[in-house]
Parts: sequence; C-alpha cells; structure tokens
Amino acid sequence: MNIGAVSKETGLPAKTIRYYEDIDLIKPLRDDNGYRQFRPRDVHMLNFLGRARALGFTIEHCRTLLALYEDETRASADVKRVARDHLKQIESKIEDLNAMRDTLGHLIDACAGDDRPDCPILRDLGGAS
Amino acid sequence: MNIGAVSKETGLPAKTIRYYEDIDLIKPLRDDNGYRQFRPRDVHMLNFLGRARALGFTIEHCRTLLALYEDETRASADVKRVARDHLKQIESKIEDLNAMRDTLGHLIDACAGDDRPDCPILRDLGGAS
DNA sequence: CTTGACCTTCCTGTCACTGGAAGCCTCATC
DNA sequence: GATGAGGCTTCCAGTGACAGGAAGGTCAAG
Repeated sequence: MNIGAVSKETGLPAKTIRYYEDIDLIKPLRDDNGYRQFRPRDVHMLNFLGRARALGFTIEHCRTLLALYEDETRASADVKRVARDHLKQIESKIEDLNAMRDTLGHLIDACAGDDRPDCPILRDLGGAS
Repeated sequence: MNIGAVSKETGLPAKTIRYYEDIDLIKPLRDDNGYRQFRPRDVHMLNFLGRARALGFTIEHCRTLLALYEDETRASADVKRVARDHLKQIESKIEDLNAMRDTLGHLIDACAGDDRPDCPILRDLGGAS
C-alpha cells in the first residue's frame, strides 16, 4: 500500500504519516523505487495513533501507548496511569477555559456593542479596579 | 524603569517583554547604555497584554484590542466583536475537551489497572468495534 | 579592582505538524 | 516515443508564543 491509499484509509494527511515515520513511530518498508510500502500492521498502528491523537494524547504519550499496545506482557495499570495523567491535564485545561469563558462572557454581556467608545471589556483589560 | 523592575511589576518574564517589543506591541525608549527604558504607559500596556493573554486572546487579537484601547474614537462594537469571536473559540475548545474527557473517563473506569495485560483503553485505541 | 547582578543580542528549541519547491516514478494517451 | 497528469521522494522554512542559553557589556557595592 502506498502512502496515498494509507492516507485515505486512515484519514491522516500524507505529511503527517511521513512525520510519524521521521520520529520513529512507524517503520514502513520501502519499494525498489523508494516508495514507502505500508503493511496492514503499519496501517493499524496509524489508526491507533489517529485515535490516540484525537483523544488529545501527546506524541510522547502515543509512543508509550503504542509500545504498551505491542507488548503482550504489559500491565493494564501502566496504560491506566498514562490515561489518568492525560485526563488530569484535560480537566485542568477545561477549568482554565471555563474561567476564561465566564469572565469573558460577563464582560461581553456588559458591553453595549454600539458606536460609542465606552467599553467594559477594555476597561477591565486596562486594569480598572 | 528597567526591564527587571517591569517584569516584577507586571508578572511577565523579561523574555516575554522583549518578545513583545520584537513584534512591535510595545516600543520602550532606550537609555544611552542600550537598556530599555519603560515609561508608565509601557508598563500599563504590558499589564493590558498580560490580562488579555490570560483570557486566552491571541497575540493578534491583543494587537487589535490594544489599538482599540488607544483609540479614543473606537466603537465598542468592534471590541465586542473580537471578544465574541474569541469566546466562540473558547467554547468550541471546551466542547472538544469535554468530549475527550468523557470518552477517556469511561475508558479509564473500564480499565482494571492491575498487572494483567487486558485493557479496554488499548482495545478502543486499537479499533475494537 | 573585583564580584555579582543586571542588561544586551543572537541562535536554537519547543510541539505537531503544514506548505512549498525541486525533482523522480508511473501510467495513460497520442 | 513523446507528453502530460498525478503520485511519490527529500529538504527547507514557517507556525504561536515564547524559553533556554551563550557571549559579552554595564553598574553599584565592598
């Protein structure tokens, strides 16, 4: 399977797939003409990566998870630890964003949004007490 | 005021302040020795930037907001538009993260987290239907 | 006069790609 | 056999918003 077909099947851009090879996440074979040759296993790994990335795992987390995936003697505790770490970061990000949303929402509500210069949003950013 | 003092007062790292000058957000004066000389107005603008960044506005949004802030003849509608744009992006990010959290949370709950290899998290990432 | 804290510029690295240029390879058509 | 389209290759540069660090100038205190 060539990179174009794999890209279609996995939904990952060819650029991304090349990048994943670059950083040694996958190791497709090569044809005589230099084209990458993807085995079903490679495609499978790419799908795994796509799903893990969609869940927001970093590339390094993905590397760990992929290694665990391939390791038949893994302990599910190791997987769970990585996932929980990541979940914590997600939750912390959500909290940050919620705080931003609330503040910004209040400011927006308070702003007339007309052609006059007076604006609570700017007043707040400017440091009004 | 030198950069160190400004850094302390605004809470922004000196590196960040230099960066903001680099991209023309602020234009402090220079002493004869080449040191940056910050006027109260510069410090004020940096505080503005710090607060806007804390609300998650991009640098380009900050540039726009700062220009509006300085413009006495602005229309508050312009400010409100920028803020609402940003709010939408925040809300969309929150939704993405909530979806991730839910999925990941379910998977984590389903994972025994012991020393056995069987793991619903990996099963899902691997493409179990 | 030296020490240590502060300041300067410049270069590199981050993260996970994305865009683009320049140049092969392959297949179909004329 | 020439041509053209589309796919593949590598390599280089850019993204956002800085952070780290090297090499060197400046300043106040002891």
